[in-house]
Amino acid sequence: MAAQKPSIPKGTRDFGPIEMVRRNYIFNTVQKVFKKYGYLPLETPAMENLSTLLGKYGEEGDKLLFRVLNSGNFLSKVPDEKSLQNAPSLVNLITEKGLKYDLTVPFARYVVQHRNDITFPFKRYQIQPVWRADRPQKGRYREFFQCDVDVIGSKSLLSEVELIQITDEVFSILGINVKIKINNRKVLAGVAEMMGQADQMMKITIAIDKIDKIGIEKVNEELISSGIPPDAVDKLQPVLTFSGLRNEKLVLLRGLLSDSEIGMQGVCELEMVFDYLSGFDLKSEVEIDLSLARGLNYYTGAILEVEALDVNIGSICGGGRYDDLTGIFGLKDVSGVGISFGADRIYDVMLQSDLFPLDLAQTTRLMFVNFGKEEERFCLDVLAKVRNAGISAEIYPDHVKMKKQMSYANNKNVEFVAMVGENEMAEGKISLKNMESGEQEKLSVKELIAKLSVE
RNA sequence: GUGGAUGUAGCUCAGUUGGUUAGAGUACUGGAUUGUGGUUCCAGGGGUCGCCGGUUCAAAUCCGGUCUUCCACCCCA
Repeated sequence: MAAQKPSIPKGTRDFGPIEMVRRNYIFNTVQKVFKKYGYLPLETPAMENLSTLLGKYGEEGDKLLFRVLNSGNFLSKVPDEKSLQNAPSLVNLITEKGLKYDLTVPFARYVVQHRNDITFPFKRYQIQPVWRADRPQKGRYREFFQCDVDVIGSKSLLSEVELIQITDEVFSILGINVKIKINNRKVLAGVAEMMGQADQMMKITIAIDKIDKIGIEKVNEELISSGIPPDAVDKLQPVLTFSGLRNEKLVLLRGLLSDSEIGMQGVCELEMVFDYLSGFDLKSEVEIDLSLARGLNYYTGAILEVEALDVNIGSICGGGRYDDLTGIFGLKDVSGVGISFGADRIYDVMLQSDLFPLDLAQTTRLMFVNFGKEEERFCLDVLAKVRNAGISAEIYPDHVKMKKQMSYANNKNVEFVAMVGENEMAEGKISLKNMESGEQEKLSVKELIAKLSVE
């Protein structure tokens, strides 16, 4: 039988030791910050029922769900031959589970399902993989990790402010230069209302979003050709040329949206968030960006997105407020807000900008060369003492050529190599070699531990 | 889902208008060096040329299909 070529599914990746060490550095960093702000961990299953997932991410999102084929005789629910010809409806008959698409919707499901055990406001973080049947490309994978922080059960804008602080703190620890972009769905709704096109909010937002790419004129053309009346498009122009300092923007918006109740509400929210933020010393720039739309259609208030300034990879973090996500599952009037850090893109950014600390690569600090059975016994005893002193150490498991043992230590970035042969055993000492400088000295066990403990 | 590129040794890549037994660097193994790695020198193993089919006396090379990876759009982390 011919050996099959080993492979993994499209858009998925293996993470080797170096990658894992680096990924864990990211996970540990965000986790530490999340904890510091009072968030608690949560995990939900890889699979959810499709009824939980469908309809929450818009039409596009539904298409990108990975569906899990029913077990057993999955065709038993298919009524007749004819149904087999219609793929879209067939798929609903033979699948009832799907891989989770994000962490927020399963979180909302969890909150509703366990509402009696939860004290609100509920602050949780969640670091897990999610799956999307997207076509992979740069910074886009079919399996990727999100690090979510959400607070649910409070309408306070303090939560938005806290999330911005968290974001700022995480990226400043990681050393990534970012711009935090903020917008508000209510402002966008107000803009649509001001144009007299309240029901076309999404269409208008998407068009505004393209302004950097295709320019103001094309945006206008696109709007008119999609059925927005020209006079309404005229009213949009001040929004399209929107620029200036934060306060100027807010004044401008105030004037523009004065007739829209919901719009004014959005502006007030933005102002309050900035008012709170003015008391903090943030490292990152926080900017109002009206072109920020965000596709997930459950957002209702503030929306946030973080862009890396030094690497072009799309957003590395995003989120917002959702007023009624739990309502779909039967728990009304519970507002939540959260953000999601895209671990994989953060990894890519840090790799490109060379931001990972160098000492991450190090594992074993001390390796004992194996000289044979008797020496092994002697070393094992020392090894235990060294390990108990909190120093990560190992012994080469086989008595093979020294050259091989030394290259093993070299490739593994081991800091020191201990050599114990007949002479050393007789003296009760250990020859310690510094792999970087090449220096060598004879030490007692006590001196050895002392030397390695200082550094 | 739409459009464009790509695939040769574990990895990075050469390979002429189709023409002997498909190469290099690196990694690996052994030796120079039986108690010293990262430098050097020598030798060695390792390839269904992504897969299937077609054209041809002859295909890594030309044609068709298919898959993979990458890039852009869409969308997003």
